Amino acid sequence: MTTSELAESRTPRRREVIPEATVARLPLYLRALHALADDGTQTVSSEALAEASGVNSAKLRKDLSQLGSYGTRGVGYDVTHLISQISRELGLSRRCSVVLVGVGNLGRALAGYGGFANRGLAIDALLDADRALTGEQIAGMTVRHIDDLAQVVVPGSIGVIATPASAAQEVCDLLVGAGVTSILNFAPTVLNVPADVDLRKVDLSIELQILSFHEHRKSLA
Amino acid sequence: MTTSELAESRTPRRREVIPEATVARLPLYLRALHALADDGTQTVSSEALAEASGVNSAKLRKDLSQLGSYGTRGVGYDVTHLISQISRELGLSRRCSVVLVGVGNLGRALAGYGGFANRGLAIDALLDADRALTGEQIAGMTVRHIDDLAQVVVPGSIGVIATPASAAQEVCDLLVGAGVTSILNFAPTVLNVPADVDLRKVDLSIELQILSFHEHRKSLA
DNA sequence: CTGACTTTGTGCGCGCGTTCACAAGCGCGT
DNA sequence: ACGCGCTTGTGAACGCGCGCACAAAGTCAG
Repeated sequence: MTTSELAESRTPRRREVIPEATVARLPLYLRALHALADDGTQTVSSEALAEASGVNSAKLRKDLSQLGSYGTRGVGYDVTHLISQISRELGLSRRCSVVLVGVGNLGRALAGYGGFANRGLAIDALLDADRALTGEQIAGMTVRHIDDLAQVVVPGSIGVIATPASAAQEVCDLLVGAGVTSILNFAPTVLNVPADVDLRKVDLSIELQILSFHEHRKSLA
Repeated sequence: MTTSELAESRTPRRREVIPEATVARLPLYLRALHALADDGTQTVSSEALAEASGVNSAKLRKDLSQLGSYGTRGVGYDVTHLISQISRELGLSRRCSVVLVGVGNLGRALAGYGGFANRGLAIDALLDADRALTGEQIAGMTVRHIDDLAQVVVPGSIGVIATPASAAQEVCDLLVGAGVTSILNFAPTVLNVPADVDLRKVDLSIELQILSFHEHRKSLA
């Protein structure tokens, strides 16, 4: 028996690879669980948690089984234990550094986004190319100039781009150059990154256009 | 031959139902096409447009074939024609009303989001529950009190919720009560709406948590 | 201790979406 | 007029994800 098989048997049924669709829902469950914990709830059934998260209960159970955290049949899931399981899986237990570039309206909104994620993920540094903003205090942090990028990036940092579209690629290249391998892009542009960099995007206008499509469809029905 | 069959034959091969995945990509194509049009480009191949949109070229062709807009083989797609085709399909030709509720940092960012969508979708009204904000000018619009909701909503309006989570459900109910059937929610909460209301959500923190997961995975590889 | 009830974990079938690979079609040069 | 090369449009196969429905497993009352 090899060491990897030993490790496997120590954490039974823990999947080595978690489906992307499941990962995308874990934060939803986490938020609902935090709300339950604040209310003093001890245990929760898959049905109730699914309701609070807005998903199907079978899907929820399958998701949770993926990460090996067991509930107890006939009872449900232990809220506190489940929170720590999901947090650990998402890498939220060990606080990771988040660097935000671009302190416009959107950047300020992100900086002040109440603890950003539920307890565990918070922005550590604010950067902007405009020297007029350098030194300004926002949400308890001091804005630094983009030239200081290398000083605030540590291995494992996540970069967030909230600049105008015209500056996004340049900022992206700077982040990659500084060693950032996970980037969240809010600028409405397609960014080019090396294959080993994880790039996700949030586009504020695309969702609105999708709604426009459905509204349009309704009107001509 | 019925009238519907006549209409069918007039617009050949136009699909009556467009896959959701395709709809979600149309805004991407539209943005890339606008950029091309601004550069004076007349025609574009599926390969080039796919590159600019960050998708697979086969997928792009299948998407465009869904809405029946033909390119010409050996040449490519006419940029201007394709823009009008996609715009029409998304319902962007007939300007539709967008009502934004919640004028915090995020609301301001959305209000000022440079024409919001590429030419066609813009916010028409700003509302907030805080009377201290009533009358304030933001991005050329005057903030009105939430009580005026019924006066700014017209049939086909899209509602955007950018309030704190605690107020989101209440605002949502108000929108639904005023006749809004398409809602975009930026508040980190699960909202309950009637079945005939289209609800989409954008969660600024979930994407970050997903990145955190991948970063975490890299570190223990 | 036993039996009934509750809730988890999952096998299975289905449908959607993605991608490859190629046939059909169009323009252009000769 | 004609063939050559380029690009579109799509048939088919594959894989993923969803949700039903049920068996396994644990709790609690008596």
